Amino acid sequence: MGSTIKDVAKKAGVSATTVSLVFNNRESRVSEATKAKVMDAARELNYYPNRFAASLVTKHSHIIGVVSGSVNIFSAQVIGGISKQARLMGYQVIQANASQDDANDLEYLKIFLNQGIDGVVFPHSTVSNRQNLRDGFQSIINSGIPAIAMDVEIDGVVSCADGCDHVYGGYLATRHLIEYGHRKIGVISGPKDYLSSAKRLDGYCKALEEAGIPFDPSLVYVGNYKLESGQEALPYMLGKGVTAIFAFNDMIALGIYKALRNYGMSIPKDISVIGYDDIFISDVLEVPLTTIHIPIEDIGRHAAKELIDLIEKKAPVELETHEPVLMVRASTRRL
Amino acid sequence: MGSTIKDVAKKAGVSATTVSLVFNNRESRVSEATKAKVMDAARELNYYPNRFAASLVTKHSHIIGVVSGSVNIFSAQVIGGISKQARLMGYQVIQANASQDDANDLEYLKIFLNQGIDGVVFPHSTVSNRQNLRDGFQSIINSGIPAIAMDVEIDGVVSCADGCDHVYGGYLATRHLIEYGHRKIGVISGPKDYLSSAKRLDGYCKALEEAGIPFDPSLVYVGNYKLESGQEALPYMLGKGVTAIFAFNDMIALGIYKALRNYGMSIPKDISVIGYDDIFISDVLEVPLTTIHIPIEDIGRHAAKELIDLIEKKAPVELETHEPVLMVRASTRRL
DNA sequence: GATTTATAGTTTAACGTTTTACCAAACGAC
DNA sequence: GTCGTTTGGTAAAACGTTAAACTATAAATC
Repeated sequence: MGSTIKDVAKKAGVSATTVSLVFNNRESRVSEATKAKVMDAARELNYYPNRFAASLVTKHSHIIGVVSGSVNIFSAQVIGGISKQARLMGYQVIQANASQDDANDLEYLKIFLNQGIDGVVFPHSTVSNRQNLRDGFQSIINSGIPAIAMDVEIDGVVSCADGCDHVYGGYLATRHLIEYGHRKIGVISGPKDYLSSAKRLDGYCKALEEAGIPFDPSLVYVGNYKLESGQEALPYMLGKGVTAIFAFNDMIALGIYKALRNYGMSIPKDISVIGYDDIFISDVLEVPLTTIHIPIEDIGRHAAKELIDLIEKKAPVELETHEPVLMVRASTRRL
Repeated sequence: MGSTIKDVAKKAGVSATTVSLVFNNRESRVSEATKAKVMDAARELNYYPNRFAASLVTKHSHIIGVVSGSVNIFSAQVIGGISKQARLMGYQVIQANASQDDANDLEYLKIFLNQGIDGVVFPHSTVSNRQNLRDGFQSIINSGIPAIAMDVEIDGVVSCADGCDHVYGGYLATRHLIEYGHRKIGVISGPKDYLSSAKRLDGYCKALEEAGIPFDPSLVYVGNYKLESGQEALPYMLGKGVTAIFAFNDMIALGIYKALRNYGMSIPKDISVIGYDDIFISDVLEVPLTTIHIPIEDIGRHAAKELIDLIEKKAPVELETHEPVLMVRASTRRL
């Protein structure tokens, strides 16, 4: 049904190449006059370039892949940001939901790639969780296709998109608790190899040091950024006698909320809780969650930009990193 | 880097056509022996068919588009289901995030389509919300590309994927409240033109009738399935003196939770609330939300299947519809 | 005014598939 | 032993772009 480049060429009285030139903004090669003629003809014929034909020769699809592990509120927002930025730069996003269940992900990934994806981004949590995905990631890098992993550094090969100052975020949260008089502050972190976790922990230590409180490693419980982490860690924390808990993300904090009900304890009377991320849920709770707000969508945009720059071999412009901000709500109290 | 069909053909000692035949499962045309030879050669050369070349001639991309309006927990899950089913059937999903802000969506959609998408699904809430998206939807249908709208019926042209018996769901919720002794039951619905809303309301009426309670239209507040609906509707409901509220989705219920705090009232002591959908949040709340559980992901799968059947002109097999189930938690109480 | 150099185009050959039509051999049927 | 028919396979022409190399003017340089 669609008209072809030749139709436009004929109508405009020029060659197909010229039309192509116009549509690819190689305007230096074509005069304003002919450009106008071409555009008019194209509009009249309702012409849009056929991506398949173009891709066939350029070997660029202008499609990037996002390999998502499990979908949650946070990652959904990140992916939203990726999409937006990609679209802005003329790319589409294909999302490969790595299935939770089976082991044929690797094969799937291969096919996925051989469909002509220009690059891949592995959002938070995709890579670290599962060995076969990690393998898949390695094989992608080996195959030479541009790839970005978020929040995890792999072999130093891949730049790690982030764009948010999590050291500062961790510092903010901890300082807040200290200001409220807490000195025994538990931490429930994400996996150790997550940069976000490592950074937040740095910030935590920094705030402690500033206040002259010695760092006690036994107060750090390594979780996995999921609700269950909070539930599991709570008994341990209570055993340690902490008066406040810094959950490294809001999901963990929710887990604490949930688990705490079983102990007949309440927030913030019996224990203060601060989260991280500020997923929308935070202020819907009966006891609105004090947390660190970060621009989740921007983190996705950041990653997309970095990847596309990589694809197009542009010098990756140093992007500004965003400042986290403390949202004091009701889940923390003065001692 | 990639090897071509000709490489494989040469290695296997057959023609390119034969290789193509093998890879497209037109096995009737090729003997088992040659098929094996071809597969071996392909494996050795690590051959994958070039999708662009194929699409160029077949005019099928095996990509479907999902035009998402705003992303929320519910729609994220639906889209997850769409992706899974699509993948199962050999399709990839491209997600077009219609921007919340500007009016150039239509133009974007056009480009999006002219990239060779095989079909489009408009998930819940995409179409109804915004006029220009609705226009875009119309223009897509006019252009003859297979399209499915979820939850909204447009001109009867598009089949409306759903796969869930919402009349029954509405009935279940209402009956539960009636059994608990409530007779003055408020409803906060979604937009009027959503089938899901209409059906749930049918179920509501049915349960009322069964119990001999007259239907009072003034007890129905038309919302928009968002948190704000719940907040806005609460004063109205309180004014009406209802003892229970049936929120047509969990987000609305959350809005009630939030708003109720300002009145110093508590759930379920002062008012019973039942939701719908059972998004994961329901049991994280301090007062776990009684709600109607539905298989959200399956709804997405359902839609994808319907669309792909449409694309491939298969007779759309009548899919089983799923039964909603009542989850009694803590937000409703006996009067 | 001859020579270089921009400027604005064009011609032609890929790119890697699928599809249409055609063919040869083998096989029965009569 | 000639005539359909099935079986397994091939050659060649699309599909709609872009890229490389080339050309014909016009302008600039000396």
